[in-house]
Amino acid sequence: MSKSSSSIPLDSFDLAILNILQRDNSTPQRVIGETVNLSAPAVQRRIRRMEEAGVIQANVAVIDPAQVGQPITIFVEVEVISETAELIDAAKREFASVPEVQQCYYVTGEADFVLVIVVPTMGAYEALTRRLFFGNNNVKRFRTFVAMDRVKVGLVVPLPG
Amino acid sequence: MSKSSSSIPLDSFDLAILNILQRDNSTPQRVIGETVNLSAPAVQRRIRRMEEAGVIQANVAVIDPAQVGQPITIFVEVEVISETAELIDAAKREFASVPEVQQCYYVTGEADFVLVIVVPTMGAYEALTRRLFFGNNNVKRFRTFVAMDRVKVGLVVPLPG
DNA sequence: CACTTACACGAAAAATTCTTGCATTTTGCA
DNA sequence: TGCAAAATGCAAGAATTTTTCGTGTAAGTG
Repeated sequence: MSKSSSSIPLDSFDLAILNILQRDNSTPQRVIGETVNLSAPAVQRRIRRMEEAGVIQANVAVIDPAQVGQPITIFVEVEVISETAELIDAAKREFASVPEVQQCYYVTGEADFVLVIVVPTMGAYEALTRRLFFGNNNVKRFRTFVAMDRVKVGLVVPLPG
Repeated sequence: MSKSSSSIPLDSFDLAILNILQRDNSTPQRVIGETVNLSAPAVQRRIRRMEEAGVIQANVAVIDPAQVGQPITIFVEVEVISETAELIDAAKREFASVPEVQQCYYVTGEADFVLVIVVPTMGAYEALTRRLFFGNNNVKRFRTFVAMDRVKVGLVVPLPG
């Protein structure tokens, strides 16, 4: 499917195409072509090239969590005790492997990890904290922020144009 | 295109379809059908129904920020001074309107907002803080976490099955 | 300057996928 | 049990995606 390979040069056509696709990738290539002034095959070739280069990492449907029984989104800042490479890597793997952990970032600052967690109930979150934080003796402490409003959600990257 | 309307009942077919689409929405309906044991038209009708109901909120391409010149991801916790409805709404609108603000959540806890910001340089972030936080006299303080590793990124919602 | 190579393009054809119409089956409920 | 509503599969039709092919342009070379 997708490749990770080397970075490729992108011109303004590519950026215009990306800007459309990152908002709606069901847009027909013909329509994209009309918008950016290229033929559909040209658009298609550029898309495939960007997919192979990993510029386009995935094509996904965005689901409303509330409508599938997962109405609670929570942010967690995690601070660890020891920051050895091994322990950090272990933590990364563990966090990444948990389905409820929708996003995980290793960060600088007053915390070491920031997690975005999606759960059906606060009870589920409490159980998760027991397993993930209290059950990990490299976790010094964690701070919880419960989302009351998902004001803006997405993965749109700001692009010139 | 998409509707927001009322929530609809989802059976295990729907969930199985969603589980495929939220990982790869370029999967042909025929393949989805073979996987979940339905005909392609049946799959198609279910998808359209879920799109109209807003269960599927969008279909998007995920772009690697680093390859389009936006290599820096930053988390910001924002604490406001006054939490009146008007000021909160104003803040929501302002944050949401900024392209560099990829995600914005209004939260409970030690902060009021959590932002995910994508920028090309630290200079750009600094300029943004000046505009968004120092330039807003309802912002009491903000805390910055710079991502060193995007361990897990996505919008995948944990689904039964 | 002539020549060649590499590369991207558009047009058209081919292949695949998506969409719709329709008869049938299943589901929910009285 | 029987009926009405809803969902299904099949097959045809429409649209999109993908490939093929010939052309044009730009870079590099003798």
